[in-house]
Amino acid sequence: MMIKKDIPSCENCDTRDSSIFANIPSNSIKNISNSKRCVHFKKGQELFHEGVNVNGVYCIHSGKLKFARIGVEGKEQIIRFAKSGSIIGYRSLLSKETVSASVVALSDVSACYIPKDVIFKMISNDTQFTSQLLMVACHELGEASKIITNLAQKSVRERLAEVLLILQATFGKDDSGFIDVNLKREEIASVIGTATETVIRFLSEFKSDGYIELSGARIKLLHLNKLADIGSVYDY
Amino acid sequence: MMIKKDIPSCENCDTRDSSIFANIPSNSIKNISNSKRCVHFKKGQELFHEGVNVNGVYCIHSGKLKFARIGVEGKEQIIRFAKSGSIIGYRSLLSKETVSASVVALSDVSACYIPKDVIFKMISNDTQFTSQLLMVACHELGEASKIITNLAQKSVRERLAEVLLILQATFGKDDSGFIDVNLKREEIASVIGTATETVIRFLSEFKSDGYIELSGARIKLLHLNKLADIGSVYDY
DNA sequence: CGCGCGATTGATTCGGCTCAATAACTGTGG
DNA sequence: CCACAGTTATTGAGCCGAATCAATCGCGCG
Repeated sequence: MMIKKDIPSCENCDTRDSSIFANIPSNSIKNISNSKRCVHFKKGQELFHEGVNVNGVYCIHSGKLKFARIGVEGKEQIIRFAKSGSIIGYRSLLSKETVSASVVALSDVSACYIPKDVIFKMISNDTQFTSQLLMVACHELGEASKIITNLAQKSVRERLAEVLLILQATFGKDDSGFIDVNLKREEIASVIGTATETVIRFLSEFKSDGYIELSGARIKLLHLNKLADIGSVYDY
Repeated sequence: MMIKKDIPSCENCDTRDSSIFANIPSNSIKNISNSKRCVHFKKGQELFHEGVNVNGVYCIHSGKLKFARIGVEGKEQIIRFAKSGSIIGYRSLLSKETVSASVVALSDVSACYIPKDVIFKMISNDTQFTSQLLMVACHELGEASKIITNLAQKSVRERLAEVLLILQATFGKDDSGFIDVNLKREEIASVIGTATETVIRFLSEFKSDGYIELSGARIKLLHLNKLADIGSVYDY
């Protein structure tokens, strides 16, 4: 991990608006800005490893991340994703539990590390901040219960269609219109809890039906409505 | 819903120690106690219905509850359970979203309703309370990610063994040693995301292997270690 | 240009779902 | 206290979605 490098101070950070620090009084922001440490991760590196204790959180400035747990038989299960503006590690910090999922960079990542004292101090002093945190946590709880329902009830084909939409909604499209994140087929499989070959089979099906386009590992969505239909997605 | 009836004021409530209100200053507690309204629900009644907005939370004094979402094809998915000491409804109140899962009484339930103003006021004023809330929310997030991994990776047989252990850990045993909660086979199936008949088949298997005992709908666990083994449960 | 990982496709197997029929249980009213 | 009706639990048969195993292909990279 290299230290400091072209990440602005929090006051001027353009990811701030989309983060938990959006509506924080400026003196609190300055306080954070002074205590933070900027770090960079290469694709594939871990920000947190499942099972360890954390001593601070990361605020992601740029880059893409996955949260992954190792399940039975050592198989990876991707729980969710994160990108710029996300706060990483607050869950285990606040529940005083060990990290429930490893966090791995899917691309090069720039982030600011904020030590736990600073976070706890803010929780004690800044009601606005704490409410925001609570709101984020509660929102993610709602998302988790959706995921649970989907995993339990939808077929692999439905889940795949849905996850394609989620990935595009989360990471957007690159210049050529492909979903802007680098995931292997195996990783997509581990999001929806299925086998790699099964993902490939349904992707091929979607492709030959004209709903998506494939180019190597990259995926372009051509027919969002149809995919939403297949995935029984009503709310996107 | 009947009003008031033999629920003590919060200061003297014996479920308080196991609740989020455990370490709250006594003036805050009095404040809550004065604003709360005691209500009773019959088995089967709903405390919240999926999709509505909430205007307060329930603190459960006695009884057992399930959180259930309606998934594709109207199939019920049970997300989690709650019992005395649990706070219900805070998630959607705090994330300002609609209720993500209906909450249904599995037995007669006594609870105290606390209007949202009171909660929000406490969040503004009582750091201790807010931290507790955050901690609960973050803990539940961790639980949710475990559930996600299990659903995605474990077989039905493993999940069933595990859920039997979870049910007993959550609700305890009755006088005869049976798990102290009334769940239909169909409901057990909807916890682990499978078909009713499949639950029955594996229960029969566990029974003939001597790991559990069945009496009507009731289940008695005879061999916890063996079940933990089957369910790949390492941490209970 | 060749190496190696990752993507793809085919064949086979199997866990678990569905449908259907029967048995056991629960509560209710006579 | 018993009989009846409506649930809920159980068991069997057959089918289907998806996993596994085994090749092969193709692209990205040194």
